[in-house]
Amino acid sequence: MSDKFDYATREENYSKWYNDLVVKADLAENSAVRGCMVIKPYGYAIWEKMQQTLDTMFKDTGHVNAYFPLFIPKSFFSKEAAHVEGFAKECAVVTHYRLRNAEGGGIEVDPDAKLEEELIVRPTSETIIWNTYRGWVQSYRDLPILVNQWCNVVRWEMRTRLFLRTAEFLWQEGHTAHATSQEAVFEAEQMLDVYADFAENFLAIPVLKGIKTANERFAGALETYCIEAMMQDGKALQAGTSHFLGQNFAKAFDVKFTGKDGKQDYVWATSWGVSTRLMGALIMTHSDDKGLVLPPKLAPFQVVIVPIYKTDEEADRISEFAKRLTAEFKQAGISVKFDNRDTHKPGFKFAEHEYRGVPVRIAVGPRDLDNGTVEVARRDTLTKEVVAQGELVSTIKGLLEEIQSNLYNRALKHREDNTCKVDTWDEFTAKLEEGGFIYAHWDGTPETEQKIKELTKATIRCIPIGNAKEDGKCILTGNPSTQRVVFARAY
RNA sequence: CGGGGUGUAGCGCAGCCCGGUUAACGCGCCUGCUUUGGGAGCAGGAGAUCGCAGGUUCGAAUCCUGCCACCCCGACCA
Repeated sequence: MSDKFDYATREENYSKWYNDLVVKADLAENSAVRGCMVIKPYGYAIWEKMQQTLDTMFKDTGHVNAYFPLFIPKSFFSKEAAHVEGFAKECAVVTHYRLRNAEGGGIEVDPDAKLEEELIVRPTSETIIWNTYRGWVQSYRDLPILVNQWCNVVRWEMRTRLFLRTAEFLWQEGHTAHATSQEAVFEAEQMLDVYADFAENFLAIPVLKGIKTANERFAGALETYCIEAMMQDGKALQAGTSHFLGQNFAKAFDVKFTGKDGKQDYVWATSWGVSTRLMGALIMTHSDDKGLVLPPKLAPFQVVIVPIYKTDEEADRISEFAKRLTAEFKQAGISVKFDNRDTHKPGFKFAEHEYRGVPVRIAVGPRDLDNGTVEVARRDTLTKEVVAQGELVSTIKGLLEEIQSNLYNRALKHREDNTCKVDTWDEFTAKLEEGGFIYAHWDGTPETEQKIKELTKATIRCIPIGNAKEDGKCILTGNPSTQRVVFARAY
C-alpha cells in the first residue's frame, strides 16, 4: 500500500505490507486477547463466501454437518500417542469452573472450583469425535460416516499473524469413518481434489497437490495429503490438508464394526480441513501495493457503483439510474453495491473500494447521463474504460469472468517463473534466497530432511501427486534418490 | 522460554539524556461555509489519570526501584 499514506509496499517490506493491508482493507484486526484476532464484517463476508462454496462442495460429495464440543477431556488426548505429542505444546487448558470476589476488589479463580479432570480447548477434534463414533458404529451398515464440522479451534502459538497464524482460528474439519482402507484413502484423496478445485476455481490460487513426508505429517496420520500454494514473495503456504488416519484413532478409542463376513475390525478414518488461513493465501496471492485484490467469485460484492454529482437534482437522476442498473445486475447474477453515501466524496470512495479489492467499479456522473455511458474500472489491472449503458450487463459479466481467470493465470505464471530444478547443494542454497519452489533430489530419510531444514530453513513442501520417477543423487548426502521433491521456505 | 525493544489523545509519534507549572505535531473525529470525474480547502472545536505501584524532590512524562503489557528476532506451528 503506497500513495500518500504511510503504508509499506511489497518491495519495501512484504510482511508489513501484509499486516497493513489486512487492517486497511478492513478484514481483521488484533484484539485485546493476545494472538486472537477480530474478523471484521468485510473480512468475515469473504470467509462466509468461502464457507458457502465449500459447504456446497462437501454436501455434493455426500457429507453432512454436525457439531462436537469445544472442550475435550484431558484423558482423551493421551489415547493416541503421536497425536498428543503433536499438540501437547500448544494446548489451552481449562482447570476451574468458577470465579469469586477477591479480597481488595476484582475477581479471582476460586481454588475450590477445580475440575476433577482438566478440559482441553480443542486444537482439533479427532479425539472427541472418535470417542463419539464408538457409540455410532456397530455394523458395516453404520458406515461410512461422512461428517464435517465448522468451528473454531485454539492452538497456543508463540508468534501469531493475522489470518496466517492465530491462537484461535475458524475452520472446518471433516471426520469420516469407513469399512475399508481403500475407501478411506479414496475419501482423503477425493477431499484433496475438492480443496484443489476450490482453491483454483474460486480463490484463483494455483496449488500443488502432493503428499507430506513423515516429518511433516499430521500427528496421528499414516498419510497427509496437502495443497501447497506459492505466495508473491516466493514462500510456500500450506492451504489445506487431508489425512488418511488408518485405524489409529479407531484403535485408540476402540471403534469396531462387524463386517458382512461376521468378523470384527477397526474402522478406517480420514480427517481434512481448511481454515481462515485461506484468507492469508488469498491476500498474498493476488493483492498489490494499492491494497486487496479479490477474485470476483469471492468478493462480497463484485461491482460498486459510485455516483458523481454536484446538485441534488443530479444525485436524484443518478440514483434512479443506479437503482435500475442494480436490478439488472441482480437479474444477471452479479452482486452489486450502490455506494450512495453522501458523507464521502467520489475520490475517497474510489480509493476505498480499491484497497478493499472490489473487482469492478462503475462511476456515473452527469456527463455519463448525457452521453449514455458509464466509466468502468477493473481492480486487477487498474485500467478504466468508457462503456455504453446499453451493453453494460453483458460487458460486466464478461469482465468478471476475465478478471477471475486473469488472476488465476497471473498467479500460475508467477509460480512457474519461480519454480526450478537444482542438482547441487550450492545451487540449492542460492535458489532458496530467491524464493520459490525448488525441485531437488532427496535421499528419502527424515534425518536428511531435518538437516536441510536446520541448515536452510527450507522444508519439503510435498511430494507431488503423479510425480515423475527419476534417478538422481540427494543434494545434501549424495545418496541415491528416485524422485525430486519440492523444497521451499514456508509460512 | 532465550535475546532485543517499546509503553504519552482513536491511530502514528515529539518531549525524557540535562526535572520547572498551557505536554508539541500529523492523521482521524465534531461544527460551519465553500467543494464533489482519484484520498477536498478554510475557520473554529473536542479529545491525555504521560502503562501501573512505590520512592527521591519545593516540583516528576522526565531521575530511582518494582511490577504489568505489548512488539520484534529465535525454537514450535495450519
